[in-house]
Amino acid sequence: MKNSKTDRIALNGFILNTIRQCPLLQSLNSQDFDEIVQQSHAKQLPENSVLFEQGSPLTDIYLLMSGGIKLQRLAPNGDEKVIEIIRPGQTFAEAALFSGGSCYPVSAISITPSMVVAIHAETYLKLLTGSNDLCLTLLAKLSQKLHWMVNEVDRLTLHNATFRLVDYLLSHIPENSNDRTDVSLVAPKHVIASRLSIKPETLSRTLKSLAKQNLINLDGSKIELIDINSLRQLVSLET
Amino acid sequence: MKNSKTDRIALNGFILNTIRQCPLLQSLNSQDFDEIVQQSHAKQLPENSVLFEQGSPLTDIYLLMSGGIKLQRLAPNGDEKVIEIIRPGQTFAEAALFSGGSCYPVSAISITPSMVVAIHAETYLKLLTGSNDLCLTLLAKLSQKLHWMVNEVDRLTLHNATFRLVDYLLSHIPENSNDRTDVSLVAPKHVIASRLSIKPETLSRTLKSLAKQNLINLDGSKIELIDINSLRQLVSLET
DNA sequence: TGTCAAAATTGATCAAGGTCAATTTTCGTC
DNA sequence: GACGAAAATTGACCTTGATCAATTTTGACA
Repeated sequence: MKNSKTDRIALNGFILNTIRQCPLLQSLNSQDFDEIVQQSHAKQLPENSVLFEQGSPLTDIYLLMSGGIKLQRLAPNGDEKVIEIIRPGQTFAEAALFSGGSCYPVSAISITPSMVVAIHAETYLKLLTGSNDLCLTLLAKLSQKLHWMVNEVDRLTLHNATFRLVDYLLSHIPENSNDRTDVSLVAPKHVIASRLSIKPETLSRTLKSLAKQNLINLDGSKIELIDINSLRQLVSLET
Repeated sequence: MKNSKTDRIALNGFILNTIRQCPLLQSLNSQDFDEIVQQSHAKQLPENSVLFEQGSPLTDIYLLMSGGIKLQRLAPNGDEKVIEIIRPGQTFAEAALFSGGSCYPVSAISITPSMVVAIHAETYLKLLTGSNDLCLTLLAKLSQKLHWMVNEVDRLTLHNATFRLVDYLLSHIPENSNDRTDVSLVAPKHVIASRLSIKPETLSRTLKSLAKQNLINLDGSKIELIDINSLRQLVSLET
């Protein structure tokens, strides 16, 4: 694990531009935005490095600029479960700003070389207490996330492994697209498996079975969705 | 299903007192509180009546005064899954205030005769946009709820049925209590089963097995936790 | 108190997906 | 391009909890 201090880098113009657009910050006036920027920095992460650990004190909230991050939880017995795979443009850890004595409820680990922007939590909190707009934005964000989690519980309890996999694959293509498309997996298959709460072996078998039905084509970490309509049907009339 | 309009009742002093203490409202100044009260009403629900349905437009958020409410989701195929069982004093639906085009993401159905206070959502939203304190309170609430959901996903994916049941039972007694205690189930067993994402048959068998190990005693909807330390151990070194 | 429907229990069986072990494939590094 | 470690695949087998069907129990209400 590399020492994170060595990776702290200043914010350049491109980064500034990007975070200015970030939903969590765009309602800030320029003075407040400047204050946030003062207290923020970018961070380069090599593959497989720990950004923060479950249970450690929350100091920053993050915006992923490039790469990929998995958020995972540790069971008492050592098992790990990937809760979410963060893609560029997403913010994370903002939901933990309040509760839980301000500790991160998950661990964040890069799955590819990544760059994140760390936003100083305390500063952000201070601005929150002063800006109603900012509060409302964050409220909407959390509300949306909560809704997503309710759906996730649905998927876990009401649907089987095949459903979850197909649903996951379909979430990578536009709602209305009907043509065969390549989906390239953003993480190693065993991470995807954990995200979907199935074992790598089962993921492998399930993919193979879909391929045998001519619904998809397998080519390493690239998966071609052949018969999107049938896939959609599969998840819509799911057992 | 009874016509809900006939059950709309005015807020009396006792109710006013209670909702004044409610976390979601206590940071309001008295003028704003009065405005909310103007737009709120209590509602009596017989057992097994629908308060609101998944997908219907969100008009009110609720505080349960007495009784019990289950929040459940409907799968496309008709299966139902109880997400949460609401107890008196809890508010619900507030997390849906923002996202999802303002539709309820779950259905709410009484499991015993219940009384709820309906708080007019639009009014509350309006006050939210005017009060930073109120926003921060709600933020904390949502953040806490989100944290709870993450734990729920943990339980569903990292732990088996016995764990979830024991964990549920233990959540009904004080953290530090060690003496045998009666836990009385707040809902019919099949509702508890759905809440725990197991089948009624499995719940029955699992309870019996715990009883056979002399960890609990069964007596209808009353369950006596005999050996609390062993139960705690069971969930702490869980598979 | 008797009746009836819903809830709970019990037994028998089954299937999805997990586990374990053995290969094979992939990929980063020299 | 060769090497080695990690990832992925495959096969054999097993466990958990679901399903189906048959009773038994409970509880509301006449």
